[in-house]
Amino acid sequence: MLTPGISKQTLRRLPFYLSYLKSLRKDMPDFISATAIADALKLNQVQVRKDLAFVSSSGRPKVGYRTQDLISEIESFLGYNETDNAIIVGAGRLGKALMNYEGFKEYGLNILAAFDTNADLVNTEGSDKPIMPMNKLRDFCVGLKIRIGIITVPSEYAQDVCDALVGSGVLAIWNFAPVHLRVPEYIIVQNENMASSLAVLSNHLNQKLSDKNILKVG
Amino acid sequence: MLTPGISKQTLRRLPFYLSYLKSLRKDMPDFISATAIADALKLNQVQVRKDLAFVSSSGRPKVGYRTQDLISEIESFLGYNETDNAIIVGAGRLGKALMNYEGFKEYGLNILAAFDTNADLVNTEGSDKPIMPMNKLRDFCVGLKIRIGIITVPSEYAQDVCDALVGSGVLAIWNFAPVHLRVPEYIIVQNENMASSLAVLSNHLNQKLSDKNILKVG
DNA sequence: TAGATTGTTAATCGATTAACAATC
DNA sequence: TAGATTGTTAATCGATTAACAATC
Repeated sequence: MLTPGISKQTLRRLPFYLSYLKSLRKDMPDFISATAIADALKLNQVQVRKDLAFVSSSGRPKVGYRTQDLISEIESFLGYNETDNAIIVGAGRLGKALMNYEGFKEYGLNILAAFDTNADLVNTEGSDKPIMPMNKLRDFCVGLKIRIGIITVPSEYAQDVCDALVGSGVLAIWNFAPVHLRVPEYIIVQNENMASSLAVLSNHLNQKLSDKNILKVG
Repeated sequence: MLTPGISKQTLRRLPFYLSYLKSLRKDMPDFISATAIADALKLNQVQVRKDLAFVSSSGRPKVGYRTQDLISEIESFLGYNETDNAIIVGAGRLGKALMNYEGFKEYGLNILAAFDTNADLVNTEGSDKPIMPMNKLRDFCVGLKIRIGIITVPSEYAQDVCDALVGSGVLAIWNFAPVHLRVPEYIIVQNENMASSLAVLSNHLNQKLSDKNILKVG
């Protein structure tokens, strides 16, 4: 399913490297080593080197990578140059926030419109992207060959929306509802699970706080 | 750092089980087995059984878990009963969306206020949570013993905001900016990295599409 | 040349899965 | 009892890290 040999983990780290490199801006050195990136991002050197080997073969011993080239190579590997059109289903707060988020353009994602059962919703966020009723979803997706659908509806509607997207020719679904979606095997689902992140965060925090209390008591 | 033996992966799956169990609503059976959960969520049986063993010891052979008990046990393990207060820095669209998202209450997260350099921002989203200027951050956090800070500012300001939060006594940071934050070792950082998710999604998609083209050409 | 850095091969670690015994 | 399900012990798998040879 993936480029042979490229792990999901590597794929998740690449945007991090890119973001770091870009953040250097005017301090950007002509050349940068995997070692330097690893130090800055507190990662293992070998890991960074292996990750970079997937996107570039221009690394030179003693020298490293030409910074600008590496940026271009990561961007092109991640497909940030070719734009993918997408639509959002669910024009609530999260949906609107994502729809109007300018940053996605940088990642090659272009959100064309939102859909909602409540057709009266208007995009008030100072953007001209339309919010359309659900019954226009299919024609819109088919007509514009939309491949990516983003789900930001409440959990209880997520499966129905998912089915509708699949029926409209969407191949990849970015799911913000905290539920497991049942899809045909050829459909790609990426879950953006805030509840999970929050679970990790607060467990770590409570662990830390209770450790402290044990120390105080003991 | 974690409860001895509990993996980050397990922690991330627990909210999924919970969400599935709750989604059963009136169809909810009195008893449910790890097997049934695994089937529904397309996970491995042993994995689910091991995960559940962390939060419950009320599973009975041939019978499974009393569904309501299991729900309570997961909720209490994840700390959904005790509320953690939090603040958001960055009252842009994403910040406002998160601030006004009602769903976090269920997860034991209570966002009290947002902070922004632009003190003129008003919370227009039909909620009475205040948006306050950055110079009030420290007193607010110290006074209310805030432990969790959420960062939704543009990348270039994220490190400064992070430093300010750490200086205000915050112990855990939920970071929505796609950058690596440098923090003292005692601070917990959870990155919510949409760029990474998107990278995985579009790589899978492009892989799939190019596989198809190769088939067509060949 | 010497040394920093690359890329690769081997070892380690952790998480998942398989096999199985215990039990209601 | 028989069989479904639990929980545990062992095997497998994949990702990370360590060791090292190649090179500019």
